[in-house]
Amino acid sequence: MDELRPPTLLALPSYLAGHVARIGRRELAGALEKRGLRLPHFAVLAGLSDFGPLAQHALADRLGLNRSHLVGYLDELERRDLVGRERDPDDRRRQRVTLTEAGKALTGELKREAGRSQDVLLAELSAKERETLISLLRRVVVADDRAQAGTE
Amino acid sequence: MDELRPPTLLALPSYLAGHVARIGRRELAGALEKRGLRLPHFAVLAGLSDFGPLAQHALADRLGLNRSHLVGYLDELERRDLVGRERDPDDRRRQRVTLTEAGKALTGELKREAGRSQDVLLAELSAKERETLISLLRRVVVADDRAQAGTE
DNA sequence: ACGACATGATTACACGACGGAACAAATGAC
DNA sequence: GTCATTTGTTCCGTCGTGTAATCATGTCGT
Repeated sequence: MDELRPPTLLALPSYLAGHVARIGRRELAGALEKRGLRLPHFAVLAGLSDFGPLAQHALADRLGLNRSHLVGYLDELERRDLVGRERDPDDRRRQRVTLTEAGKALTGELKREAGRSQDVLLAELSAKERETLISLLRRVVVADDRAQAGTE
Repeated sequence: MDELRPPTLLALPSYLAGHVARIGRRELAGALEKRGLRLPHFAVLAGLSDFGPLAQHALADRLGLNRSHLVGYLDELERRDLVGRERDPDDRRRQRVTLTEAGKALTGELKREAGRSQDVLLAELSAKERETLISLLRRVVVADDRAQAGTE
């Protein structure tokens, strides 16, 4: 079988990782699209589900999202009653973002969809290899998070 | 140290891979920007370097690029005398794209820059772990290439 | 040889993800 | 009380990608 892609690029982890990400997102993005949502919406829901209510700036930082873009994502989620925004009485600049019951339910569904999509993505790998891959990727991300935190 | 990112997302390979890709591209994109180029330009140069002269549609397919976008990338590269376009006399619809001498020289430079950027990206991992990561990522990409080739 | 269809390159338009500037309201430091 | 900082927001630009329409060329059926 022919080597389709250029060996130079197949040797670059960033190129490979980019393609793996796109492959994995195809399915999940499809599931989200059926519900009229996109990937960052899912990230927001997942963040609120994991961390509980947060101010917008804290949520944006934890997700690596730009604060200005989070505004639009929350507008949409709030419009659908998936999240609620309440002014923090202790600091009235802050908006406390909370998952509604409907938001919790949808997040649960989407988490399951996400799990399924990753099974498809990693079908080629054994269970042990999947763990290895995830662990290596996570170490690279975490190391960079630390480095960025240090230089900022 | 606090867990910054949501565990739900840190368990998703596609999320992790996406971030790793962005981290790795930061450096390379910086090196390219100094030369007024962007990532797809590098992919084009790398493809031509690995495969030799190709028609545009073949090049686009091998790089996973949209044919219509390749046009613009080649316009820019041609303007700088990094690549040449010649009509194929056997099929005058086709444009044969070739690396010029200047293009070969720049591609060599950029490949070295790319190597360096990946060292930074994977600084956290041992040599053996890097190999493992690359090999696992590549298997996922190749498996998907085959699957896509089958369904098209 | 002719017409229908396919292929290759190009142009144009649209969208999703991202980065950053500028701003008003609210808060904090002094 | 004044000034700087924080928070959320609006706006604009860039990059990467998908898709439709167009035109020239080539291929195939008859």
